[in-house]
Amino acid sequence: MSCVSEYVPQFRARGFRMTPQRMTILHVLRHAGGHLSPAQVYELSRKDLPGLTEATVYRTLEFLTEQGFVLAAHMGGGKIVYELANANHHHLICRNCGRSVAIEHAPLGSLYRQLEASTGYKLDSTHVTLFGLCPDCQNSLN
Amino acid sequence: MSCVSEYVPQFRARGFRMTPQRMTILHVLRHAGGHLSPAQVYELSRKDLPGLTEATVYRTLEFLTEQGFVLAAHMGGGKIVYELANANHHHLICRNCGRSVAIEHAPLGSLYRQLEASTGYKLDSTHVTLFGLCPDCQNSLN
DNA sequence: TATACTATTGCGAAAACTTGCAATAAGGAT
DNA sequence: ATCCTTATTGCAAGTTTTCGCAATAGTATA
Repeated sequence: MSCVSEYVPQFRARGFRMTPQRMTILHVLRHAGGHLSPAQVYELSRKDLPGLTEATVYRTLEFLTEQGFVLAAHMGGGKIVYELANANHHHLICRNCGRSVAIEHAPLGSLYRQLEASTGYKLDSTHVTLFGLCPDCQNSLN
Repeated sequence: MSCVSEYVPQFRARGFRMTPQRMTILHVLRHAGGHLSPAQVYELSRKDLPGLTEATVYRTLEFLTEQGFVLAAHMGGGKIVYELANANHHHLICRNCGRSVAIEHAPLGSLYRQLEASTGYKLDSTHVTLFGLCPDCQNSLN
């Protein structure tokens, strides 16, 4: 669990607190090594922290997402999954089988700069999810 | 309402049916000229079709999205809004005030080609939502 | 170390969304 | 025009997600 103590100063610096609930959820996300649904986060976190509430899981995931520590990826059908924001990377998800590959941020860089220039918006380098068909599914769907 | 009859042959060609519910919802989306939440779609559609059910609204929006007639844009916090997929365009949404600007697909073209080449995925040219801060909010947030 | 401030949690209720199933009705075939 | 097939709907129950509020517990300060 101490492996998530790196977040403590980051929280404090922004006026937020580190709590057992947040530690546990961060810990679960770190060791899952991939996307987790809110229900999965709840299940896994409960093992470490039995008193944990679903409401807190939802609130914590939203909090961590807002603060940029966690990425929310929107799968089809309104389903949302979460994962640790270790790096500046994005995802390409197969809309048929759900398999995903990571995309580096670099290729998006020039697009971002171009859009910032033309719109005046300052873009977050947050997570972007693109959808498509993976090579296997392109074949199997003839 | 006849302004959505263009969809009839497209539905039939894929083995789906045109129903009053789908017509009404498409009609509402067309004349809204922007994002609508499921609740808003329900409210507005109900005026034309009093018997309409919320369940049907959700199912229809998901159906239309899957079929590519409607775009689902994911706002912050798991909120999803829908709009007619008139064109191949994307959105840049201000994470502070929610204001959005449209982005042409063109600037994404080279990125798409590059990713298709490197990943083997065939990308959908579906809707992408990027987040950032609009010029006004950049100032107001000092 | 004790105190005060307030961010965060748990609880319970509400709202939003989904699902199974029987009844309905779109649209191709006769 | 009528019949048949089955996609689609409404209903009602189930599940998931949100919200208000009082109680709890981090953490800065003395």
